[in-house]
Amino acid sequence: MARRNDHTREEIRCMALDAAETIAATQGYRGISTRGIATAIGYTVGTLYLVFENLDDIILQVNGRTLDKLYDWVRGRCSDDTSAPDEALLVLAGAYIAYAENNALRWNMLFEQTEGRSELLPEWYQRKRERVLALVETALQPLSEDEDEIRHLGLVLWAGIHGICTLKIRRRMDIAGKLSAEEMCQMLIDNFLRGFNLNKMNSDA
Amino acid sequence: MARRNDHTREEIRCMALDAAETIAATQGYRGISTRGIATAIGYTVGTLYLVFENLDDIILQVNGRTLDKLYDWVRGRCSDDTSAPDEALLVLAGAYIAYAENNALRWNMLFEQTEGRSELLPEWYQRKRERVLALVETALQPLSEDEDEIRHLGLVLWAGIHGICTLKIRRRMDIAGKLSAEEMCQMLIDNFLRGFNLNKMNSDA
DNA sequence: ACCTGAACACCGTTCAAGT
DNA sequence: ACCTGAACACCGTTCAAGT
Repeated sequence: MARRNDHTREEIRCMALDAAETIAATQGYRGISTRGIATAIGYTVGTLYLVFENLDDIILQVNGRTLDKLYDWVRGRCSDDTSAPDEALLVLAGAYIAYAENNALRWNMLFEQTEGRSELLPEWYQRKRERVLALVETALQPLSEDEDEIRHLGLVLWAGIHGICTLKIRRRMDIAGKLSAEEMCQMLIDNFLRGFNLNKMNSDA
Repeated sequence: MARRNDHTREEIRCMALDAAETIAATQGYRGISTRGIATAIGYTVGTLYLVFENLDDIILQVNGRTLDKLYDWVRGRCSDDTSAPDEALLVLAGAYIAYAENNALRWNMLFEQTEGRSELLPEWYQRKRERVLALVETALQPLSEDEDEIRHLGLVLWAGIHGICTLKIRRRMDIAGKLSAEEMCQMLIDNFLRGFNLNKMNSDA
């Protein structure tokens, strides 16, 4: 051992992230450990600290990958820009929920990680999140010519969809809800946009 | 030591939960450990396992206390049943946000805990959560005579408020939002209820 | 009966030492 | 220069042994 030079730093990085991703997808957040990852890629823990800052860094990078996949998935499902805002939003919400349901452990990790840290998340990570939010704003575009208003609408609706998804997937509302997450999103979107349009018509008149 | 009999089982339970609560409030979820709690109350780790199932159990009980305090706090702030649904909801949302902001570490723990477990939460814990949800439903009561409809409205609005609170407090939307959590809640509630009422009027006519 | 203390099997992180 | 392996300071959980 020592000075093996079998892999470049970048290769080790990839191998480690792949291994971490696999562990995350099968055992969840709590299953991830530096020692486990090291064993999986055939290196020592020490090596991981040459490539990553620490375990939190590794998890953040895995989460970055998850955000990319989530973005691609949702985007692929709502590519036709022609539909009305409410329909577009519903498709978007459905895609988000479907991803979260089908990749529950990885999706959960997005939130288990971030909460612990008091520092702000790095820029590259925030950008990945904003890309997803931007999809919502795009869907809302026809509703207003005021960019700020679109942003605000997007934020609130996104938070709402995310809240519904959270409460459903993390089983926080088992008893209460016979409604599916999709039905809840439909209620949210329909009523919210109806209320918004009514208000707009009134103030235009 | 051994056979000290200084405290009853119930006393030990209380001391341990108090200690855990203090640690949670100052260091957050990650700061809690059986060894730390044991030291704080002057017993050995072994003793904790005579009173609690495991660390998860301890944390769940602390979270139960948090839910009680949250309920009392929100309830105390919206006791007048006379106000209109939108106003009542806004007060409620404001109280919820205020609690979460002022007790961020303890509030966060409510969600950091629950995610890990695959099993359902125990009944006593679910009841504590439902009490909070019931406050929302009470505020919505004037809107409809259909109990199921009230439940559904409550679920969606609660999920929305919770989503906004989550995204704000956990700093997931630092850049995007100049809007405060309260303003976002107001947008949500106003538009949603306006949309709901419009729809109701139309179908009544 | 009540509680301890040591043991077991794990952690994350660091860093002198080997090649 | 690259990587190791041992060390340090922690974990959660169990359970024979002490009083």
